[in-house]
Amino acid sequence: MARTTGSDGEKTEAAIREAALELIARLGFEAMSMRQLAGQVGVQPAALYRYFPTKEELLYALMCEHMENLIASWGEVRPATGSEKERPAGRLAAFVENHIRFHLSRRNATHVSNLELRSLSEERLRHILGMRSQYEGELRRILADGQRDGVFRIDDVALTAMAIIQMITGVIVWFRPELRLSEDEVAANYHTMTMRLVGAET
Amino acid sequence: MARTTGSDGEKTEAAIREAALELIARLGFEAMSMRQLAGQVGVQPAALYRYFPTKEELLYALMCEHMENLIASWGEVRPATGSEKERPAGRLAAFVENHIRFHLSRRNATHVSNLELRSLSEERLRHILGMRSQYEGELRRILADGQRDGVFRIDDVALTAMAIIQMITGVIVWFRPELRLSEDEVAANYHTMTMRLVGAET
DNA sequence: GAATTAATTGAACGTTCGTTTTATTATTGT
DNA sequence: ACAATAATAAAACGAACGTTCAATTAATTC
Repeated sequence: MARTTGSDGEKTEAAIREAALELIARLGFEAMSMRQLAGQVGVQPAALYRYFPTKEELLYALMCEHMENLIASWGEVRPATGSEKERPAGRLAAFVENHIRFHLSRRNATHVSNLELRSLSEERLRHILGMRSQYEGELRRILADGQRDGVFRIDDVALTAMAIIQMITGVIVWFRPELRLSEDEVAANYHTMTMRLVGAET
Repeated sequence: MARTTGSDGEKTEAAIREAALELIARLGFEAMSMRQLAGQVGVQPAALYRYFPTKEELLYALMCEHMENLIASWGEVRPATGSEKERPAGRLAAFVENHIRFHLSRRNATHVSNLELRSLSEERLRHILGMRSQYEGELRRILADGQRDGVFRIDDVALTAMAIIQMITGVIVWFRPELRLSEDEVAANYHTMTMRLVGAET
């Protein structure tokens, strides 16, 4: 056999990406074999190499897409200049809410992007970390502005930013959709904790 | 050649454990080969199997030791009943400080225990998660007591416990000894943030 | 409808993996 | 000194790995 009826490059690539996210999130990148991945997609191993030249490039592509989506997501909800919500407290609230919703809706991709950085070559790692730093810079800016305006009580902006990022990203470690708390409740709860953490008046 | 001069089982096992922690933390468990590990220890691959029957049992042993150490460490610093520090705020302070110092002094083991759970069999995973849950239960208890006494303002004890754990464990992700902040400063900073997070009066 | 291109199969390549087996030497106990 | 045991080396096992290559068929273009 060779080309199969109804086969379509775009659909196949999307199927590979989705299956890879699921398998890497569950088994880990090194533990997932290209044969397993092909099996999940319903294709022969060799077919994968039409879309991604190496296993590592596949991982890199997944991470790039995730980070680009994350940055774009924040770009869309970031409060407009001049709006009431432009002040630090409003921006921080928007940042936390977007972060939690984004990550809860992409658990697999988040696990991959957070846990498999070790499998990237030095150059690709730098690129991903650069995007991550850009995203975290948005939070640092918010914290610094709030500190300057006297609405936040923060000892160390960089340290606080890392603490908040760790805290709000950690939601995907324990949150299960079938649990007692809804996504809305979780987001509200993290928002409250974040505001207290930075000493904002409620 | 066979047995080498000065060879000693206890020393060899300790060397294997230490080298394994370093390699797994850097490369990941699946990416580390037994040959690499043997090379790092300065021994032939077959010698490893005198101490650990399989690669997975080695990982399991490392994780068990780490979790047991963590629980024992808290057991030693936990404020005695009847002391001034027995009240929730004092206990929480002790918990956070111990947690941060413990993890900063065992970065490799912490990375292994947090990132490689996927490589454990179901039964062993259950055991490790049981110990982790026991440890986290100590924090939940502190939070619940503080909530009951009205000294903490907490919406959801379980969620808050997870948020705090994620936040204070996350320190090992970014902290580097050569950075501008000392271990003491970092611990103090996290303590302040935690107290604000739970709405404790300062 | 023929030529071209896109998508995939099936088989294979060389390498590396975790692990086992057997032999050999150092150390310990008597 | 000699037996018993502990610690290791050396070599090998089959299996699985990422990847490549040639062949084959479906879809598209002209």
